[in-house]
Amino acid sequence: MPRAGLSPDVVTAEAAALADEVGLDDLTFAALAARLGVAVPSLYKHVPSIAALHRRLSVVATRELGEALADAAVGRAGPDALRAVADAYRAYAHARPRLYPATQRPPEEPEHVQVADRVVGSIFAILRGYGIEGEDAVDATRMIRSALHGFVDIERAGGFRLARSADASFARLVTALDAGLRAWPADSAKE
Amino acid sequence: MPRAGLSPDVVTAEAAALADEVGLDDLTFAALAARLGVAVPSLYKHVPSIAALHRRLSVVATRELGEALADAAVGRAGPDALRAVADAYRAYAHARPRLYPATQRPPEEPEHVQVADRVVGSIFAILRGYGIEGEDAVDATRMIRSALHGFVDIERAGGFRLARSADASFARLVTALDAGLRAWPADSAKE
DNA sequence: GCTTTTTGGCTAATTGCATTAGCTTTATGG
DNA sequence: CCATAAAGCTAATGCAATTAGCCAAAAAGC
Repeated sequence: MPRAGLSPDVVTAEAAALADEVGLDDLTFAALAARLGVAVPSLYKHVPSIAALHRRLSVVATRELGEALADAAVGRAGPDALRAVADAYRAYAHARPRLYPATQRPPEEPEHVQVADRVVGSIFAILRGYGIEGEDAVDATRMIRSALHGFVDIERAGGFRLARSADASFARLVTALDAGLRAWPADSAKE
Repeated sequence: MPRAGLSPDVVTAEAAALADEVGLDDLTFAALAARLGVAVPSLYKHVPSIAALHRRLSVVATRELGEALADAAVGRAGPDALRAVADAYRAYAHARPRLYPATQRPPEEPEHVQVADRVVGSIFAILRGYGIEGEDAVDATRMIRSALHGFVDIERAGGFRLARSADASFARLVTALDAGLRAWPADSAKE
């Protein structure tokens, strides 16, 4: 029986492609094995369980998102960077809508932590252009992440049901984020 | 064999309670039947499939969220309403963190559309206090929904990893939303 | 190059879940 | 009270995830 040339990365990449078609919920070892041309139990030589596969997919998706954001931020600062990063965030969710949810799994092992930090880091870096730092920067980063994730998640799920361009709404959201960051109180609120 | 007194609503309520314990992904007919004291196939007399059960759970969760928001908005307007509704939104997600994701399923049948519209309506109503209407109101509603959903979704999933109070971050986010709504351009941007 | 070890295929088997078919009993309606 | 409908049940089916163990291919060592 000649080797099929599989490896954890090969299996994961094919799983990601399959997830793009059927979604993370309907990703099965049976379908994956069929695509790779091996028997189902053979997959366990490369990935210890379906749960482990999902964890690997989260690392892959989060890395891709992080790279997209980092690329978008290159050579940009302040409002320009905000818009570019926001657009890149949404573009990624559009490119892989069924894989995108995997970016939301909390990281556990070092590699996942690293790629997740890169995503947050790209957003955090925008704030330098707004002069926001310290705890304010944490709050502001969380706000940006919330707005971006919230928007693409609802959009991706078909939650925007009114006849109003989502592109337009997104542009307005980014504009409002920009305004909010410009107007961020200079003194840390001690609420 | 005396009747167990089940009905679609009874089954759904028990499923919601079970989902609160194990999450939507690990909700099984086997576990549900055990809790209700019947055999698994008996559940099919009341709910046609596990998928249908998930749809019902979405209606339940969305209704609950809608009621919480409507209650919070009573007797309030403008910034006060915004803060109250935002707090109610997050409180609901905290009360039923494992059921909350069910609120994000796009509605299909009339009842689900109705309860989903109620959620959106409570947010939409806040905007009257800010003098925002028409397409601007759609954009603004989407922004608020994105920020609230995004925040609680990331929080719920453990995505806020830095040692900074999520309560504080949320308060800042609501403050920024308020500022963004106050500063909403009076003229519809034709971007 | 040959031998040994490791790795990666496979089949068979197990467990659990979702669902269907059909029988029996309970509750409801006339 | 009788007939009908509804709601229980068991048995069966198909599928998914996983384990055990065998065999062959590839890698490692001499």
